[in-house]
Amino acid sequence: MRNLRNSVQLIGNVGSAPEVKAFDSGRVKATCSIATNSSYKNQKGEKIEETQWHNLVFWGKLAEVVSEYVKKGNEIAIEGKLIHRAYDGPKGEKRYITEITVNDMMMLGGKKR
Amino acid sequence: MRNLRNSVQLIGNVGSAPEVKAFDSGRVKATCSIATNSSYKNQKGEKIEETQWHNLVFWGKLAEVVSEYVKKGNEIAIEGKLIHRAYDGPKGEKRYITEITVNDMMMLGGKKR
Amino acid sequence: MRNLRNSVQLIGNVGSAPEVKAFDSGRVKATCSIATNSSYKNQKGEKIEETQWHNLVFWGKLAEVVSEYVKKGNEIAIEGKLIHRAYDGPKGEKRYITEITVNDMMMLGGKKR
Amino acid sequence: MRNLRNSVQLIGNVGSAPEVKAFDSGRVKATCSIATNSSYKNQKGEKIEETQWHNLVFWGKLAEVVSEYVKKGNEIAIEGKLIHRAYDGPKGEKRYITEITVNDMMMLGGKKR
DNA sequence: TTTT
DNA sequence: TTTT
Repeated sequence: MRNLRNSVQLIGNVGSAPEVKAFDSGRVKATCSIATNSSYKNQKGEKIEETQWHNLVFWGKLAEVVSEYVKKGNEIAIEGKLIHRAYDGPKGEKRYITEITVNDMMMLGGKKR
Repeated sequence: MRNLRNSVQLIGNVGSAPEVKAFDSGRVKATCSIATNSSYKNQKGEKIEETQWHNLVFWGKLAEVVSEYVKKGNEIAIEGKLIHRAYDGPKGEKRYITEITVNDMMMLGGKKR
Repeated sequence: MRNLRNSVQLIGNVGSAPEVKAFDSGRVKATCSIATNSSYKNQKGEKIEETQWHNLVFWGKLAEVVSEYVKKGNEIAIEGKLIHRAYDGPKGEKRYITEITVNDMMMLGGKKR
Repeated sequence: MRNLRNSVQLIGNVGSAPEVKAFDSGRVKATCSIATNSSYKNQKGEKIEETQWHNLVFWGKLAEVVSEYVKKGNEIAIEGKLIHRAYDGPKGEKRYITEITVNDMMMLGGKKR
């Protein structure tokens, strides 16, 4: 039932080469960020460009695909789950991060890319 | 084109009464948080309950509907846009928040609730 | 990759009790239709109610859940894949049907229903 | 509320040049079909390619964009509403068609296409 | 801070 | 054939 309760879809460009980490358990994790661009007109009629950066996390088979094929600048589409979590910073303070655990990924634009 | 590039759908329960703010411009903003619940079995076979809390922001007509009808505990479905933004904390430090600007909202379960 | 290429989400009311069929292979199939209602104002300013009926198909575990819990009139949310297929009518003519093969289903409105 | 009750997302390739029709009222309609491809392994382990063809309908500004930029073979992403309707065939018989009324469209793959 |  |  996960998909219906918490689902995110993004189409955007990858900000840098994915980081890949293999755990002792054999599990593989890949992370990258993706920019989604939109534009709108403000009250003065000026066109405003707005970019949002999102943190993506891929696991298992999908992480392997990402580590092999996804390059900086590629346009991709993803579907995932929105996660907010806390972790301890270097000085012991609480830090918060929002990530999308990706369930599905497509590379867009055909083989040229 | 916004919808296809950045879209979130959530179904969950409202954590507390919405906060409503009317601006001098006449624009109305409502905010609330919603919990999405899921459960999974861990490697030991134990059932783990996991709750994610999300910040929702409603504007205009939708904010008015929310302020009038949405109560603590209600189950709602929303579609919106995932936004990450920075603001200055009380000590001048940068703080970060993730919000969903809601485009569409439905109250679930009929009038009984 | 299926989910990103072809995905439908519906929220609506079940039109009649699901039909369940168990195959010799042990596989279970359940079908039902659901109505999605919307309203809009026409050019004369009259409120027009519009109902769309959709054919849903559930397989396996999900079909069992549907056959046990889903009743006529229930409000459900589904995510699935849009399928168009042809079959032979009683006079040998080609007939066409559109169905949604459901991947995920939620019953809305709590146990009260 | 339309979007949450009835929403379809497709990513696929356009099957032929869009057909465009301008009505006396000034309203513009464009239609095309789009193929979504998926593959799966059957019980014998053979890879099966499956293509679904969907009918898309665009109105107004979006129809104009489609008529100008969308060509046969282009990869596009759309979000829309699933509609089933009846019309009279040439012999007065009832015919049924399923269409997606598109709310949002993106051309994928950059300007190269 | 919700709900089942 | 549903629901509000």
